Amino acid sequence: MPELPEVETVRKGLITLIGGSTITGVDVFWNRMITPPFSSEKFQEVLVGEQIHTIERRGKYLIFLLDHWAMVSHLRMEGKFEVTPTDTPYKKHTHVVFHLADNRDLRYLDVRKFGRFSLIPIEKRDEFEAIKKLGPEPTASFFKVEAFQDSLSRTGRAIKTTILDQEVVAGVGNIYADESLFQAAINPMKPANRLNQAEAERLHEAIIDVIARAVEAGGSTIRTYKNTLGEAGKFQVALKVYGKTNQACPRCGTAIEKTKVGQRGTHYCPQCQGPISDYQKKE
DNA sequence: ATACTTTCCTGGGCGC
DNA sequence: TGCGCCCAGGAAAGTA
Repeated sequence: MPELPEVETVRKGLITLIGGSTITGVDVFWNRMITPPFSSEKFQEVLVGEQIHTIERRGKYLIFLLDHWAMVSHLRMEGKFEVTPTDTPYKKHTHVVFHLADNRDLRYLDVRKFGRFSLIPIEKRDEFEAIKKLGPEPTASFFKVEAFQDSLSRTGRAIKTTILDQEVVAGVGNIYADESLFQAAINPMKPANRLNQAEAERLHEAIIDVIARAVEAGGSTIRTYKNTLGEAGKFQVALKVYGKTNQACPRCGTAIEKTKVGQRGTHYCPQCQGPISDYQKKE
């Protein structure tokens, strides 16, 4: 699932491949992928002739800056982009195609069809609601420990659920939430408002560190698809708990356990992070 | 207001 | 082999 590091890797790849390109036509094969207020017909119509000047990222959102529009793309679970010559046959699950002026296509593929595209006039790009609500980017310059501690103090939700909340900090998904909590040695089920100051500081530090290292490595590639942008990441080899169920904890050797926290598969070390039984509600 | 539940989707894994 | 069933999960919408 693409989280911030994977989306950032896709962004860099796209800039290199299609920065400066002009869209000559758009095909949408799954209408729900285009969010209101724009219909897929309108979406296809207004993008013709638009040049892709640059591509930015905020949290897990990609923002294509065109002449008159900001096109916002969220890959959700399985979204991918590829750039291919126009005469290449469509792969399965190709749902949106941007034809470019140089006989190439920018194609969007998504097995589960969860990804979304939105348009907003370029002069209103800062008013895009979902992005406006996002918390700080998880880097030292934006993500401040005081504000983080304040967010934690306001909720009794599980700490993992809280750091997955994009309004608390932007860009953390299931993989990096588990990795950050392991690095900070904090139980994923611990209520956010019960973290002490040292724990909050460790977690803040861990999120910044894990995300930065993953960005550096080009993200994590869980499944490999050739010729698809952002799929050559190397961080999966650095993962310590995610997907490591029943394997030895790299710190203490205890078997990594998998449970559910807020409907999400959650991996943790019951020794380093403590048993979840301390926090489980009675059934 | 907050917090929990449901919805969207399909491929893959499982049991029989 | 093949069928039916269930599950994964980010974010938005719905409900208590």
